[in-house]
Amino acid sequence: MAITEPSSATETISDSILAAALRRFEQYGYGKTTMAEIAADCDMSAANIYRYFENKLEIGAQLARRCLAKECSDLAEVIRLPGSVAARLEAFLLGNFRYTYQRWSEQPRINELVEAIARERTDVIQEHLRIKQELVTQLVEDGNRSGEFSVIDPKRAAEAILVASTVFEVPLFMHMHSFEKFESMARNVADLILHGLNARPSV
Amino acid sequence: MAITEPSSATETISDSILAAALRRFEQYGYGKTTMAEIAADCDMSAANIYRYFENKLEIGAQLARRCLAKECSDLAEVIRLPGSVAARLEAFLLGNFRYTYQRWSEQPRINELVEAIARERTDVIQEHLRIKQELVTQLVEDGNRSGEFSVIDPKRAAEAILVASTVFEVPLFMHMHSFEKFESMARNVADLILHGLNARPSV
DNA sequence: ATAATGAATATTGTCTTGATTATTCATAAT
DNA sequence: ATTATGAATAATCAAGACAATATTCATTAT
Repeated sequence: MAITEPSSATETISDSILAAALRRFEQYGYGKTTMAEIAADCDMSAANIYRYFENKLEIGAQLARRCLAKECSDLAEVIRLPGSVAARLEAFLLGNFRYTYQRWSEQPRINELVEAIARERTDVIQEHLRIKQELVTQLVEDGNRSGEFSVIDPKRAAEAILVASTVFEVPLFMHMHSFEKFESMARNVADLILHGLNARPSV
Repeated sequence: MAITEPSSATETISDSILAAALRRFEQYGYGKTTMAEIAADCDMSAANIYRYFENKLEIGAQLARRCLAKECSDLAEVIRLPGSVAARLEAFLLGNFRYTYQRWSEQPRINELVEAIARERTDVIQEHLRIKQELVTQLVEDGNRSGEFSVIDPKRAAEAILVASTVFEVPLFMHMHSFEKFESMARNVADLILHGLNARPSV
């Protein structure tokens, strides 16, 4: 019994498979949903899915990619908001953390999916980090242009910033502190990154 | 058949149990060694061990504590070496990483032990982090005194520094990069922490 | 040709059961 | 009293059997 609406002319079959898979993954989790169920939701046989996707993991990977891409585009908006570059970098770090925390606490199924993919499809995560790093690089270059920063090697700095943000990006750590504690830590790390240890009170 | 030397007058029974356990854990791993084996190495019954330790996990916890304490005391030496405070902070961060990497790559059994304890005895790790944070706090205060730094809240800064060092402290991440790559990342993070984004060439 | 399927095969997960091991305790040795 | 033990119990682990599921493929439908 199909759950999907009759596919509109523009919706490709791959898309309807992805949509069905996402609904299942969200509700029952990646591990618990079967190819047969996804297929049934699309009124097709399980075998037919393999004409559109290499395997189940690939379906998961594509959905995880979408999810992570959404995060990146949201963060890209955040860093375009008005304000000093410093403020935007802090907003980026906070936003980055909030995404991790909320996915962990409010979307456990999606989080499970992303973690499963992270384990078996390193490339997806690496690509995601690469894009984040590009965002930070741009931000640092902005800061150089505006005179707020004077960073010699923005790419290297961006990499270091992301490395220093690891706790805020890995769901595994989310159980260690409360949301508020993490937020405060993220603010402190942002401050450290911005001013280094030569900081004066930023008022 | 006892493996231990006849215990010297000063060696307490608890110590000989810990020593025997350590030998076993190093060679066969925490999971694979049995209380009976440890007991046999000490010429006693398994039951008797429980007169000295609450359970197997507690033995593991005490050994892990020793191991982590050694790390901290080594790091404490590192930050007492001659040189600028900045250089000593970088040395701390590099040493901190090297400890993690080497335990992971060269002492897999010990690493297994520490990870098992980390999972079930959070307190041991938290205490370890607390001590590390004290070390960093002292270093930052040194920097304030010498005029190299001007940090308003050294404790907060030290916490942020450790948070930013998470990748270098968690064995889980060690497979992601080569030793050299990690070292270079640690140097960059140290640089970021020291100078912030307002850095001028440090030469 | 292209799309799709049912049946066959391979992989993975679950459950059961016996065995190993951790832990306790009543008792003995010092 | 203190130290230690063997035997009893409880918890955990590992091997195997079985079932569920992923994946392939020969064949059919369009």
